[in-house]
Amino acid sequence: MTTVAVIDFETTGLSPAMGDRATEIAIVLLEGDRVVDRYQSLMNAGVRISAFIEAYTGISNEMIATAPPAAQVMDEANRFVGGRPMVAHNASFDRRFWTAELQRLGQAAEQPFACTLLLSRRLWPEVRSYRLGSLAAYHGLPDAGRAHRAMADAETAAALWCRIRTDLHSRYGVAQARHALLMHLQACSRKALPRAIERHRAAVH
DNA sequence: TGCCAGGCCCTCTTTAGGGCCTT
Repeated sequence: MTTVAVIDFETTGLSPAMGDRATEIAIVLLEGDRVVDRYQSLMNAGVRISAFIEAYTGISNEMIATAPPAAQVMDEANRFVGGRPMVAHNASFDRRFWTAELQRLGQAAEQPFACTLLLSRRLWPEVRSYRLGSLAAYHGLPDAGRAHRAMADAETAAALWCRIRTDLHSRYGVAQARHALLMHLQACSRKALPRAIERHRAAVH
């Protein structure tokens, strides 16, 4: 059974290209629908956290001051994930920070990413908002704790990923659902528009 | 102190613009 690594970053802003850095990382390893391991850490990248971000995430400069260095945390996180496929909500965001933080260590980010936001848009077009919290409420997912902290959001994204797999399995069968998700992973890793589900629908109908 | 981006996707589209989503 394929194990995936569901990741969530808290950061100082939206763009590593503009100097933003990660402040917290959480990774949940999923084997099927079962959580088999977790990794979580604050990290000190030597940058200040704005008042807006502190209010948004609850992560303060005092918390970061005593956190381990970002390089150490990212090295541990990369070892923890290994070569497993990764999953995130709005994966383009987390993939940018994953790549940028690892590049600072001279490490390549070679894992493919799947995106629960893009898959949710495909699967449930009737949903009004595709924010992680809105999708969690829509599906009645368990409360994972304070939103916008890395582990809570990673746990929620993991539950959403399980819901996506279950929905795909019930609609298309296990084998074809697995094929659709594989195509989605390949498309995301190429930065291309993932239309796995439409392609799958077109192939079925 | 205040500001910043990138990708998907819809539509009043494709020679473009704007909303959504992530922090």
